[in-house]
Amino acid sequence: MDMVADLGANRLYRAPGESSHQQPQRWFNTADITVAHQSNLLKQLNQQRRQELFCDCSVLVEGQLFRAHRNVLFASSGYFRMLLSQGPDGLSDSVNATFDVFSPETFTVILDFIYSGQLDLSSHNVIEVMSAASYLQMNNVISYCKNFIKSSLDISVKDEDSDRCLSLSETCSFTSGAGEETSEQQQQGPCSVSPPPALWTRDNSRSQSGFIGKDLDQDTSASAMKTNPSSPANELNAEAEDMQDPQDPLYTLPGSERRRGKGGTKRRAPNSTRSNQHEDLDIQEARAQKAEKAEELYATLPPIVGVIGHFNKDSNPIMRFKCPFCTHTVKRKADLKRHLRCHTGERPSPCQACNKRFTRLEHLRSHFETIHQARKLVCRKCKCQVTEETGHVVCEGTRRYRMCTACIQEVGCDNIPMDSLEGANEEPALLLGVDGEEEGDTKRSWMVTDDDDLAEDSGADLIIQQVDDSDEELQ
DNA sequence: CTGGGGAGGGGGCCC
DNA sequence: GGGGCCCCCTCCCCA
Repeated sequence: MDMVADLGANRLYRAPGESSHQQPQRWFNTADITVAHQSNLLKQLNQQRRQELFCDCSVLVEGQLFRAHRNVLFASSGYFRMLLSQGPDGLSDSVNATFDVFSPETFTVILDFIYSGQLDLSSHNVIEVMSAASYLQMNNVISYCKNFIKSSLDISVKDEDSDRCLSLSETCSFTSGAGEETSEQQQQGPCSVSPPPALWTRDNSRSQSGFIGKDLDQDTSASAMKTNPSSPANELNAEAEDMQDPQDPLYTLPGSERRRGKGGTKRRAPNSTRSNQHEDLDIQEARAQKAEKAEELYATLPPIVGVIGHFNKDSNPIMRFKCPFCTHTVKRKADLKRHLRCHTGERPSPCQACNKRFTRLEHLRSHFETIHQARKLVCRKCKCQVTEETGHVVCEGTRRYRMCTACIQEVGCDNIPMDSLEGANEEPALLLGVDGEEEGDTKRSWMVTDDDDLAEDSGADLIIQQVDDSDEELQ
């Protein structure tokens, strides 16, 4: 039987005028036929998997056994590719893998995708599927999950409450799906995490499940997130950065402020026109909706965020909480919640002096004390220690810092508006009225502060406070 | 181009 | 669980 010519319904056609007796034979290989062939091949492989025919690989996910073909896994997942190529010689041996970082249901979705090109995503499983795909280094799945999340968060798109099933047959067929990742991509991401070798065993010797330990935690997640620009987390950040409203400080993502440069952020004048007020309302509305969507995202976090970490002295497993967006694990749920902000872009702590938002209250406090309160008792110019007697607070827009008397005289007293040092602790909320001041201005705009106003508002507590955005929007 | 310093962000951990 | 502190890292600006 001619295996090439006869593949079920997908036949290759001879060129016109060529009989079967003519040699050599030429075959028409149209795109349609190619696609049909690939589709059929995938179908055949899937059928073989379901019938456990020629399966040479066992994957154990939380106790549930999955049988698959090594070559298919190799072609579909960077994780499997790395491990299968890492392993010692002995291709005849059966290969086992054990996972405890995602559920059997999630792996079912992944495996079905590998063998069918159908990614069964829903709002309930997308996070965990993406997390698993990140772990398994399946760029295409991560990409689809991101798009799914993005579309779910996109306020311009009408809500699609019903779960969606992405048909990806055209993009994740055997050729594009498996071969989608170039060798370069494999090296660069999306997940630079090296698979824990201890996880893999051969000859049915099952590995320990406690592989998400300190090493993985610290060595991979942090470094991968911070140094690999194409790591899943960074991709997500980049994605979210695209999603964010440039005028929406709530969703300003980590580092984006700095990437724009100090003078890159133009604040809108507080004396906005009526149209600006409409814009403000729109922005607030959009922000509220985004916050709502973020809440929904939080709500859809998979329940399985607790994973077994390393073992303590008594060989008892220590639970850790895994970030659904990256490989980072933390000891406490609260820390995970804090960590998640770097993925969601949520910045619940705004500075009322400069409108800058921060992920944490302590960062806001630090910023406020440094930038707006001149708490540092050092001269900005000569860095010497200053006291209330030897220095003054200098105001530059909403910024305040201290200068020693000598430096002030050197610069020129007339050019610098000064506060008394007592005024340094005053409430700078009134400085919100400063129009268009930019921190990065090369041309300094020295602002004369009104001591009377300073005296009216006192107490930094009015500034440093956690603001509930939902309440803010209602105002 | 390079090094220092400031500002901001994130993780670990204690209270 | 939240707040806060400490530490480290990265980015950016500037001399």
